Amino acid sequence: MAVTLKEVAERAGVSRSAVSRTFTDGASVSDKMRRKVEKAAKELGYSPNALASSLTTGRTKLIGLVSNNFHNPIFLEVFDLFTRGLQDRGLRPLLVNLTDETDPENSVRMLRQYSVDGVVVASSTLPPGFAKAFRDAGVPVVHSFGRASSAPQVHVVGIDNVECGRMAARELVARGYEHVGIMGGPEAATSTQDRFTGFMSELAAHPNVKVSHSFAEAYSFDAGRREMLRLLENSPAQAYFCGDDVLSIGALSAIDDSGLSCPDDIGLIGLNDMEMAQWENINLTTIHQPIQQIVTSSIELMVAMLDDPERYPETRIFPCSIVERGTLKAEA
Amino acid sequence: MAVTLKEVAERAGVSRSAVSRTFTDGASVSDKMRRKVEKAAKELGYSPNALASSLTTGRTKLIGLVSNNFHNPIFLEVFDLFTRGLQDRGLRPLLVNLTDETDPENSVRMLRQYSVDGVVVASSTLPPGFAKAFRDAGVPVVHSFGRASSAPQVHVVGIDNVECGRMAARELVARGYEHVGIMGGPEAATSTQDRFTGFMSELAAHPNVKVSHSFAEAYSFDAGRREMLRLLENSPAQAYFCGDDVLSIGALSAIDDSGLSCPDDIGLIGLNDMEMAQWENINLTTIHQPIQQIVTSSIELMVAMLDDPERYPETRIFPCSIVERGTLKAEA
DNA sequence: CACATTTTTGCAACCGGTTGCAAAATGCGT
DNA sequence: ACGCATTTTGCAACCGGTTGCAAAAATGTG
Repeated sequence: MAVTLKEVAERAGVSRSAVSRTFTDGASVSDKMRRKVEKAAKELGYSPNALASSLTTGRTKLIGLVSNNFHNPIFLEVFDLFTRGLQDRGLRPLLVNLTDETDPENSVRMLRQYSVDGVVVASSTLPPGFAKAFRDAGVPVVHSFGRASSAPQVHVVGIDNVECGRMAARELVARGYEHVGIMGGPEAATSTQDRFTGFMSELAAHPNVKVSHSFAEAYSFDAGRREMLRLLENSPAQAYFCGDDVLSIGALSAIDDSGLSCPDDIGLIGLNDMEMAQWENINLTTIHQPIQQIVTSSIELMVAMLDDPERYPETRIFPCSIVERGTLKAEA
Repeated sequence: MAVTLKEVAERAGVSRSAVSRTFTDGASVSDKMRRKVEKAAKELGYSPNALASSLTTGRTKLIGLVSNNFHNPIFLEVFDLFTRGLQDRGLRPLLVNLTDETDPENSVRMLRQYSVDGVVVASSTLPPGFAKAFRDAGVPVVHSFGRASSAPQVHVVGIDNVECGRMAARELVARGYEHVGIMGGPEAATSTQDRFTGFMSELAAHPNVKVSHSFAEAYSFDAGRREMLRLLENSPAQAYFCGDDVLSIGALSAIDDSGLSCPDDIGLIGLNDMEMAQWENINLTTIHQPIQQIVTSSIELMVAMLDDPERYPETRIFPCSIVERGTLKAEA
């Protein structure tokens, strides 16, 4: 069905190499030759088979885009940015859905079978070892939204979740809350653990502020709502740092339904600054995560690694900032 | 770097064909041979190069997953279902982001360069001609969430948007509203056009009910909010059928902010039944679109086409149903 | 115009697999 | 043990490209 190099060569009356060369830039071809070949190619509707050429060049321009976050709306934006960013650089995202996968082995094998040039792991919940499995298989890896580390085994691009925890704690203290809580995401997620650590460490410096903590079962509306309903049952804190915006919105709904009001009765601060957080009927105070920069930087790093696979692993952390909206009481 | 067939063959002391055969099922290999080969393969950590084999077999197991809906949360679920469904069948989604692309040509060429076995166009806004461009290039294609047609040029799986429009109209009439409106999505989208057609045609049978219509600029919260604010400025209808749930939620926020209440002052009915629609602080009455079935059926159809590329184009329409929540007044 | 230098071109081998075909090995019946 | 049918195996060509090398053509120099 498809037109091949050979057919174009025959039609143009030249060698196969000549055709190949007109389609690889940097190769030596005379103008006359190029015109002849391009004419024949156009007439036949030829375009080179990327996979066949990958066999000899060793590059497929395929990038594995691996994630397990298919339920957090913020990741739709992440996918949007990644796919467009990769496309713009002539790279093709091969999407791998890791939901329910705990073992990297299968995906590693599969992505190697397809000779991907690199892998982007886009997940805030997968352990660092997951990304490392790809590196050990000899594939350039960038872990986006991964856990920051001072001695990274693979490239990591993201935010400092510990610092975010601290920032949230500082903000609640500054607002004059005297009993605060963290309602974390799933306890197994690295992002949850780090935010928790930061939150608690900051509050250790404020012994006069009472702290409580609990964890929701998932980064989801329902989990946030359920957990907040449970918390409201006996002596809740005055304000909560929620694991992320989706959880916050669930919590908000629980608060509303309990006849309480936010921020009058209970304050909330989220994390991510997803689009919905600014919707007028939500209006969530939250910590902004610079998604666009993280994605852009991840792609840059990936491109750099394609040139130099031995590049030394690097951690790139982007600062977050608080976006004040309507779910915390005014400064004390 | 990667281990090749040849190395395994040498190590096992057999021919290259023998190795190839142990990794292609249905091939004739003795048990003794298979064991020898598998041992050598395991020792070397060999796994076959899917792209090299595609050269001779003509199948890559790559499926282009093409969409331009990267801003509607419902599509995160669509991507989740597609990627998992394809993976489960040993197929690999190559994601193509068509945002801002109006011409199918580039994507067609790119997907042919990668020899995809098939293409799924997942979009409710792309015109039928887009999917047809892939078919014309000789690639099996399924248009999911596409426009239903009695004489389809390509396989279409989705819902009957005209009927959804009628259904919404019937519901509003049954509830006793005497002035109703449709606040459609972007006018250029086929789904908008069809829903509009259905809505108006049903109301033509009810001359005593006053109808008005308008269109939002996008399927987004902001567009819905803006449009509703505009509508509220002078004599709005008593109830609106909104182009989709995201628009509805935007409209809801506009209504709240205007000091009006839903459903007491203005009724709303959406379309999609996205997860958020059931959140307690939204609680949107809407038309449920059976996404899971659409995706499953699309994948089935795709798999069937891989076996028989000449399969006659087919339209598969799944019924929608109204999910009653809290944004319409009780039945008259 | 002859000669040296540079550019362009084609040949042939190769990338990592698959597969038709014929030869070798095995199984079966007696 | 034999002949015959059936499996199993290896050879070699092929899939659709790329690329090192040397020959051919074009260009420059005196």
